[in-house]
Amino acid sequence: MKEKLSIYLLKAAQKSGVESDIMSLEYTENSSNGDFSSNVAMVYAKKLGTTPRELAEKIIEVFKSDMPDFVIAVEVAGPGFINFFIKDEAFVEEIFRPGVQVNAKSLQRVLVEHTDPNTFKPFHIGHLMANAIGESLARLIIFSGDNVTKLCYPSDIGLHIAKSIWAISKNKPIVPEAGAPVIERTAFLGKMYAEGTLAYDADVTAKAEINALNKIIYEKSDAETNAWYEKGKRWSMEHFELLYKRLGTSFDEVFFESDMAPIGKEIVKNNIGKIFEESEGAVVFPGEKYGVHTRVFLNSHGLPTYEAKELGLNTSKFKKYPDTDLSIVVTANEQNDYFKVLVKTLSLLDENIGKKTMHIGHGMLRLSTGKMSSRTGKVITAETLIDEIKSLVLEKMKDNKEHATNKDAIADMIAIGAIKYTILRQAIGSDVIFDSAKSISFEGDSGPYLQYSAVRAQAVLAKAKEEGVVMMTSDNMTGNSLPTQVTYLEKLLVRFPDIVSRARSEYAPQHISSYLIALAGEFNSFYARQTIVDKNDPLSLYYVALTKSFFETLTKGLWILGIGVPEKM
RNA sequence: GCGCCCGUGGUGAAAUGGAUAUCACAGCGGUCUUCGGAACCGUUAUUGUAGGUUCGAGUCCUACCGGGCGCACCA
Repeated sequence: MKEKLSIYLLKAAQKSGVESDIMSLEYTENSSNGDFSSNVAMVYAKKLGTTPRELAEKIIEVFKSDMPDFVIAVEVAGPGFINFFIKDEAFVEEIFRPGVQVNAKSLQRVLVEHTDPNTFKPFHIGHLMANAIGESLARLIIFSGDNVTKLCYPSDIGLHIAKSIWAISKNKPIVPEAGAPVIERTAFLGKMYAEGTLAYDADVTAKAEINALNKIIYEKSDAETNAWYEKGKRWSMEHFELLYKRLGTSFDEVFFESDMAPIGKEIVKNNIGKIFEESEGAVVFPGEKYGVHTRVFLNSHGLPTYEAKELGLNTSKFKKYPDTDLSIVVTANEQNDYFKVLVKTLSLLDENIGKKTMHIGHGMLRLSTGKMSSRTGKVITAETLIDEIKSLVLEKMKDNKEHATNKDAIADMIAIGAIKYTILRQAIGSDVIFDSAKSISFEGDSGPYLQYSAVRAQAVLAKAKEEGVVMMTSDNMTGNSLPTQVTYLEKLLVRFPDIVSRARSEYAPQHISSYLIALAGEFNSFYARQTIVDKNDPLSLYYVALTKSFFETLTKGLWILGIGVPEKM
């Protein structure tokens, strides 16, 4: 509808002297301004030596001579807006007889890397945030029809591992039993990491030992160290898999940092004197020459830093997927400047890779009590948070008459929905301040509100089926089963594809969130004032069909956010 | 010190340079349970400061004030 109107408007504007190929056409926020509005007259009036209102009148006159049949009125308003009023039937048509999607764009290969947890370290609520955002971005792109490959880049080598293994070697008696649950084992690893970090910072002997151990790990030169390295990595990966499953996310491929290290090191070594240079025993990229920071790529022990490993990773991605059109890397925004350096080096190495690599920095999840740090052991793990909220959900489910059979799974779904929604309702670049589990809301602007709306809609549809109120379809739509006037609910439903496309192009899932909240709010109002299933009401068929359309749209939107839809709750 | 990002009701947030700045929480007042009240209806309250650009600024530019992050061998 919007697309079609836009074409007609463009034609009219061009005939009126406007030289442009794109027309801004917006949904209005206030229905008294019509259903669509354009500012084209205000933008071009000066250039054409006329006033906005005069130009608007002229465009409207041309537009009216060849007007799509779904437009009922066009008028000039305010400083020179052109407002379009759409026939009510057109919204009904659009909802129940959607036109063929005219999506001519070619399928693109998009890589999305996110979450990137560290083996030997706890998967904390910061990772939870990264995962919610990364998964949602990936789904947004999938939903728009592109071919997405989801990548994960676990950090499985580096000083943090050396610190953990060093501490383990000092604490052998408290190593968990072979049969201990994986969560217990990774908790042990996390504790060892904190202990190793503490020693590294406080004790010069320990520091020297850990640095030496780090080199041994890279070189795989000690059997006992190797064994611990493999064991710890396996525990961590098993734990991550459990979490991904619980969160409803998945990855198509995993690139390990340890595998990228030699590749990155090779690249750097081969380009010393060209891109990189030696300095104080290390190999650096002299970023200042290019307006970015100078950073170390190979440290003075000859080991590749994170920077070099990223170089290995990002070239490997393109080697594995040569047809990549866009490679997105999602990390915390504290790495924004650092990624500018990385992309610069990538461009110098291979222009194609540099051009197609895009970094998206997401905000930090920070505690009201200060920065979360796995170095000091001051972390809230993903499980702690999910379980805490889950117990609040179960508490709330207690006084619910509708008994779900699989209460536990539903509580899990609601808890995770609540967390994900809290993260995805705001711009992904800004921080989420986290007080306690109580700050995750179940009411109003929340995930459970959306889930509850979906549950309600399903209850209505079930009742309709039970009472034999047949579903209205596009074939049996007749005049007397349609309302004389549509509500804002119908108008919102029609917007969904445009909302998705905007969210996609801006990499902004929060547009989906706010749209769904508005949509669910409209549905709940409708539900409150209108008996939907009523055998004696000829309009009931229409109301039921509208409910179904709402449910389907809501389900799609929640899928993009990575939030599950329970049948009951 | 330099660079990047951010300041929106009491609180947390939204808003492709557009019209009367939207939503939720909290507060206050109502619906009284029909198809599930995790709901619905009403109400109070907001763009850090000072300039500038523009027909039009929360949004763009400049300065200031306040906050976050980054800036050589962690990832």
